[in-house]
Amino acid sequence: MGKTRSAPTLNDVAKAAGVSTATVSRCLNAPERVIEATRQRVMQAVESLGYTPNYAAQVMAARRSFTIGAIIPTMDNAIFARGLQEFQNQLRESGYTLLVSSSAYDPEMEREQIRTLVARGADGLLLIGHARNPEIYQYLERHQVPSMVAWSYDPTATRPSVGFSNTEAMGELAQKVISAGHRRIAMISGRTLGNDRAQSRVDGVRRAMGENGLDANALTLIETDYEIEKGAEAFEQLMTLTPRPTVVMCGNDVLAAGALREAGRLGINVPEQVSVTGFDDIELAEIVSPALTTVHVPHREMGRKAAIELMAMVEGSSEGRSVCIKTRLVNRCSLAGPPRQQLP
Amino acid sequence: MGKTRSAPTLNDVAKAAGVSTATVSRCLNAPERVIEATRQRVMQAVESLGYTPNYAAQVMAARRSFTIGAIIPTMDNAIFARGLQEFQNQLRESGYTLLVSSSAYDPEMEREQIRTLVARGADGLLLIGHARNPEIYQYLERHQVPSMVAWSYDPTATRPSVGFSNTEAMGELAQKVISAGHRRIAMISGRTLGNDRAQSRVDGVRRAMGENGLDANALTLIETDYEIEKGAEAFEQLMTLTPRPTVVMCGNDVLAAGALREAGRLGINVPEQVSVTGFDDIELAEIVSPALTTVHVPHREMGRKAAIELMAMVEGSSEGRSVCIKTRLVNRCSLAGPPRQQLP
DNA sequence: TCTGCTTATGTAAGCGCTTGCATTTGCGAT
DNA sequence: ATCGCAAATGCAAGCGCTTACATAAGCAGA
Repeated sequence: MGKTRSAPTLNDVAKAAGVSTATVSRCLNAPERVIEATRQRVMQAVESLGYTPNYAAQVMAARRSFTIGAIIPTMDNAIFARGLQEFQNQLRESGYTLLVSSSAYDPEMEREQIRTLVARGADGLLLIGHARNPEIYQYLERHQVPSMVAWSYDPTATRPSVGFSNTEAMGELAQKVISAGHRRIAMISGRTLGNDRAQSRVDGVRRAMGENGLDANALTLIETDYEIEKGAEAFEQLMTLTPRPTVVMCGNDVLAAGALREAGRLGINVPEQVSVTGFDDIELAEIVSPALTTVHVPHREMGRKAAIELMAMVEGSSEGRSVCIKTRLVNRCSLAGPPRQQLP
Repeated sequence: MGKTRSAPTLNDVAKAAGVSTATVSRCLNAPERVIEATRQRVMQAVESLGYTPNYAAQVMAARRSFTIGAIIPTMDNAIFARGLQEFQNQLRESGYTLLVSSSAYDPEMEREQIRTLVARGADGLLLIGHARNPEIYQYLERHQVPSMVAWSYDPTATRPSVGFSNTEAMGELAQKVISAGHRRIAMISGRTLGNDRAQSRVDGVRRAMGENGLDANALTLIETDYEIEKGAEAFEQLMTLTPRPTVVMCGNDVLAAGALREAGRLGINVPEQVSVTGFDDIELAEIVSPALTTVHVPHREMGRKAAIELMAMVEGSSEGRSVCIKTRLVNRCSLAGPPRQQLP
């Protein structure tokens, strides 16, 4: 009865339907290019044979996979979740699949993930932040894989990006802090090495201090990992300082949540005794108490725009334009003026 | 200067190293089959060209992907997390990659996910439970993709499985409940339609009742989704019954956690006024209060054994043997005897 | 009925890799 | 030197699909 039983191929379907493989392929990928009668015959053959196209073969022949890769620094907290979710929604609407992996904030790991994703045929890549070994960009160019940077906007970068100016956004918040009367400013930042967003946020605070006649070098700065626990530790450390800072600006909401938790444990009232600020405005910011004064980042908008632009690049209809997203301050309760020098 | 700049292929590397593509391929996949000097030359070429093998081409030519797929009913709670984690660890150790997707307990969706995974070249599949349209198994056979069932053990099934007897495990717990003196037994089960594990657990309770001279049909049963919220709702409903059940056996710990939460809200003391039991022994079971008396399932062991056996099947060194895992009762605080009829 | 289009379908050349088999090479034993 | 054998390498045939390009089929207008 013929060949050994095995997975049906395009060829089998073609034979069963009495057409060429080209026609079957067209039936599946561009049905409007095939006449009704033929299409029905083919579809029936597909059905009765239980045919499923071989993905690897498709990718190989078409030289595209309709897959987009994203490498984010962490999946542990919600920082990237919302934006990525929207990114994915947008992609799916256009028939793309998203593959996500996390680099744990490690450049070497990121490099490896990028290679894997490219090897797996990703049509385009979403990367977080600009800071990256140029060799990587060469590699991507070589493989003709367009990439888009998000969570950071830098018009001077050669790479397109969708994001916001971390420096300006944090600078604005710092301006507000200073205007409220704070002079002894401390900051808990994420690690700035290889993280341009963290670095820019620190720069933003320093710049605002400078612009207000304060000594930017007087900023007390602790760098640590973006974890609640670490935020708590750093805050505790800051509270031992004399004189004690009157405000602790945090590199993001997660760090701020840790600081707040520790303040509670230490019996330090926020914002009466010390103010705390965050960055990102993730869900957490509203849940903690006191609710965080922070910088709102329109994550969904960013995800959506990144997806649209990246798809355009993949499809060759754009060279890659950068787009700048507006952040805005959100005033909640964790920021007030500095405490009076002495209590009555 | 020759060809257009583009991603280097095996061929490019071969030319650069002055060898054939076969040799380069061997260098990469079976280095011991190539002499030292050649290997060095090739590796250098690989390095300097920044070569990354094309995954789709590899899969296609080798007719295998070193990828294993797993379709689990849900990722929302921790039920499958631990087992799957260990499954993945074991796979990775042997060079396999795991692709996971979730079917939301929907058979149709599961079917689709299976096809996708197979199309993507999965060498083998991990499935949860036996209940499944036979057409799916035919499809897998046709595509020569071995599959392994986990979270359920059924020696009579034609498919290999790694798991435990849900009926026996739950039966044992029910026996204990009955021995403690309970007669009015209620159960909150997951939906049994298309879920053999849920069904078996119900069967287990019924069987134990029968064996103890109780009327198995007298079991008060509510079927609902495996969500904390649903467990709470069901529990509330059960508490309105007269006479009220003296024990509520839950299909899993998640449901039980919901029941416990609702008991707290209703001011019903567990286990003084009503007993509650769980199933699975996930982290949650220890955290809730009172801590759950439940059935401990050695998830990690199951994940590990499933991985080992499935890999053996993929590599053709096994026909697929079933393995039975032993569960055990864990006594914590949520189960006691029925309350005295009247209080003093 | 014939021409000249447009549209549907077929032909066949790859895509980048792996691998069975053929060939060459290296080397110890004769 | 010569032979024989094992080890190293090369050759080339696909893997299952997509897609230019070629060809056949319709069909409207003359």
